[in-house]
Amino acid sequence: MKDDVLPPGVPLLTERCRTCTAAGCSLGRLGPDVRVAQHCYSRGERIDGNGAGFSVRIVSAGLAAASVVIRDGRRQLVCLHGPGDAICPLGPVDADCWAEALTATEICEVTLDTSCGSLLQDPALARHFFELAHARLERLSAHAILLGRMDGTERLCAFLLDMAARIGLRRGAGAILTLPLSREDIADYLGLNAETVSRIITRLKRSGLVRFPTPTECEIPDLARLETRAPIRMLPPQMAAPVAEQMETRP
Amino acid sequence: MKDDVLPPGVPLLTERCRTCTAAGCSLGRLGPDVRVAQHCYSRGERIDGNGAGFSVRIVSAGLAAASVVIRDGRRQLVCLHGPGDAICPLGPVDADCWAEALTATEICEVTLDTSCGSLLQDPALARHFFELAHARLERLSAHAILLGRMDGTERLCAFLLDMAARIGLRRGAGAILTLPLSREDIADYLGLNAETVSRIITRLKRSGLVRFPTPTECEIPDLARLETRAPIRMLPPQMAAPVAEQMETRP
DNA sequence: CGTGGATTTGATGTCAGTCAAGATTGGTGG
DNA sequence: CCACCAATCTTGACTGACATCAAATCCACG
Repeated sequence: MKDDVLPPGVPLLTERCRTCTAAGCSLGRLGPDVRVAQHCYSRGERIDGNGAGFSVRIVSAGLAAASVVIRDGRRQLVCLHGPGDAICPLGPVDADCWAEALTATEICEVTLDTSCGSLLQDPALARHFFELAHARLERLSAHAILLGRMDGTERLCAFLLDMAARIGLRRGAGAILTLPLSREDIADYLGLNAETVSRIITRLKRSGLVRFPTPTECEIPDLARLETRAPIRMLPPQMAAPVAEQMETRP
Repeated sequence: MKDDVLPPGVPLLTERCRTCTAAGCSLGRLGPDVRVAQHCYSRGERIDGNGAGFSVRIVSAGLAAASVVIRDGRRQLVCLHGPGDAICPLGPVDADCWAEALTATEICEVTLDTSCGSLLQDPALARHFFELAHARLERLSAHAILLGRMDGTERLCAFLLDMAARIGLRRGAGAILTLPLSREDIADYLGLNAETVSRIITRLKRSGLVRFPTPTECEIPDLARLETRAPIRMLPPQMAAPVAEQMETRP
């Protein structure tokens, strides 16, 4: 189940984390200088490294976000981290800046004892770190377009499609999903405010593009139709394909 | 002169490129499987790799930007690339997406013959790629805050401070710089439009925070005062220090 | 069944976008 | 050297989208 949402092409560390997790061990040993520990965080909690050595944290369950809060309290969720995603340290923008659990979240922490030492010695791991950083760069770039050039409705449509692709269950031509973010969190991710998010969702409901049995349960009757409202493609090719190809073939 | 603007902590490839450039050779050899070529692009031109192998391009002079244009023509400059910055391929957001020269720009292209092959074999290079990607992540994160949570004036102030830090010349408590971007480019970088940028600049001029002898020549009389108008810190510590510490000590 | 937080809805204001018209600027050729 | 032209930049009037403030409703939970 959880396997479905792992992004393709990022198997190394995530695979190791999941294997370790599945085996139920809380502390594994992957090789010289590399240790894996597992942590759990509840909603709103801040996800920090233990401080010793260079560490990378991978989400194994739940949803986290890179969160920035500037002086006057304005908050921006820079990047969402679902299962399989890496949480990199964000570095020194002069603002409060951390990874934050949006729901109950399980984290695998991979620690390299000597700072970056193993990165130098294990080329495969080094390449993997590069790919993790690069995957996030691509996500962030798409998000910059969203924040800089889309209007509210487009942002919401793009967001819902993205979430559907990540955690949605396919249902005919559409999908259903449970939004793991509050309206406030969605707003802070999309650069809007909570009331505006609510209003836009109401409009999308009225136009029949989505249904919300409860505020967190979202049904998208027709993914392709919703995609026409987003100016960039959010769905992976196999989800965006026409409905006919999605249906199981019958004799 | 150009040395001043090289960001700290990214010496390896950039150093190699600059050495190569300074020596006036257009094609150097850095090691097995690694070649360096030098290219020039004029304003508006698209910067592409040669397609063969895995390549990374480093700006050695001028200014480039990662540019995205979506279906209906809206354009977003995702990230600026000054001297020393790496131009990573941005990857598949479904939109036209490329690196673009904003001024005459000189590029060092580092090509690894076998796709990522050398990355696997040269740990130092691999780590350097990771650091390049990570440095850009940090920049992009700060830019997400700008696009998502700042108003127009704050964006302009943050932008001008950032440019001052990158390409400005220190002048007492302030700085002078030549903006290498048109109003349109600035707007597309900041998620605004050209008229709004112009209006905001006019307001900043009237409030005495900046002076524009010509539309591209910018004088910031007091960096610290301008920084109070930006909600996040844009200047490196040494530039942000109080004026007294900046002045040459006299006996 | 009450309580508190989240969500929705409404009224109103403001900032930035759009469209349109001038003003500068820089480059070209007479 | 100056006139002209095209591109860029500035300014103005108007509009629209989103934020803000406030109140009502919904929902989960004890």
